[in-house]
Amino acid sequence: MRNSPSQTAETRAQTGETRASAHSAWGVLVSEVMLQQTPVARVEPVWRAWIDRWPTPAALAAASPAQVIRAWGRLGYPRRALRLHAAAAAIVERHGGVVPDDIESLRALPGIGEYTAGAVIAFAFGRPALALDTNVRRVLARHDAGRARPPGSVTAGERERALEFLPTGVDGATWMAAIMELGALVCTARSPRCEVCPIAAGCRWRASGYPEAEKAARRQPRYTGSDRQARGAILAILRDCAGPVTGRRIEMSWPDAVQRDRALDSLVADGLVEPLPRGRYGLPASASPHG
DNA sequence: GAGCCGTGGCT
DNA sequence: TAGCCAAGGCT
Repeated sequence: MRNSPSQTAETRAQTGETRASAHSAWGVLVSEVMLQQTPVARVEPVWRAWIDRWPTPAALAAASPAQVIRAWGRLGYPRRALRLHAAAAAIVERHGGVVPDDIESLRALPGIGEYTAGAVIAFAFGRPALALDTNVRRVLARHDAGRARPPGSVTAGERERALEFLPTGVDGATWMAAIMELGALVCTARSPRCEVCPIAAGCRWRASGYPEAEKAARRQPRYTGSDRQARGAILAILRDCAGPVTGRRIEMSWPDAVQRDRALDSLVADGLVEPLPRGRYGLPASASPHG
């Protein structure tokens, strides 16, 4: 589960951080990308170090992929780090180094989808925008549609209904943050705390006796023994070594040769690993054409 | 639209 | 302990 960005933003503001922190669009953008699949507790220290080191898009754009991948650490899904790096370069090239404040330009950046673009508009620029993360969608599904869970992917109907609730004025961003927080802390997936929910009285799911979801949620594939774990093991070696490593060192990182080669090839294809002369491998010293 | 993409905490 | 869970973007 993730906490709401607004909560962490307020916390950071209270600790006295200023430029390039949560209040800057860059700080919000970085935090939202990091929070896409990673709990706030793990993001926080990495985000702080990241913003200290690269306080502007231009600063990040000037870094090497190797630096970026190492700074990402163990947040997971390291392709996000490369996308953030590429987004920084695009912000420099297309927008003079200034984070754009319109949905279309944001969505055109690598790694910025519908949710993150809306979150940046709302939480960085304070304008009403839909940021339909899973928590918000769950609150609306329950309260408005009377269902236990939202559909598998965001539907036009969800957007329309959410827009009907979204305040059009300066309260829009606050409302978005409030619903997000409600979903993260109260209207949770497994154990909703309806007794403390401020909108329980109008909740259709509650009124109809908490009907179960029609379809079972898709089960998550095993991680142990997966290609993802193999990729993680290989990348961990490269992250933790100061420079290139031998092919032998890669071989020791994962026992199954077929799976190891497949994982290594995919890491190279993703631009996360660079094959070097004499059978060695390293983190990329310069951006790959793959992004 | 289904499947892929890490990691770590919780049970 | 092994399995479950979180969950946005991209292909």
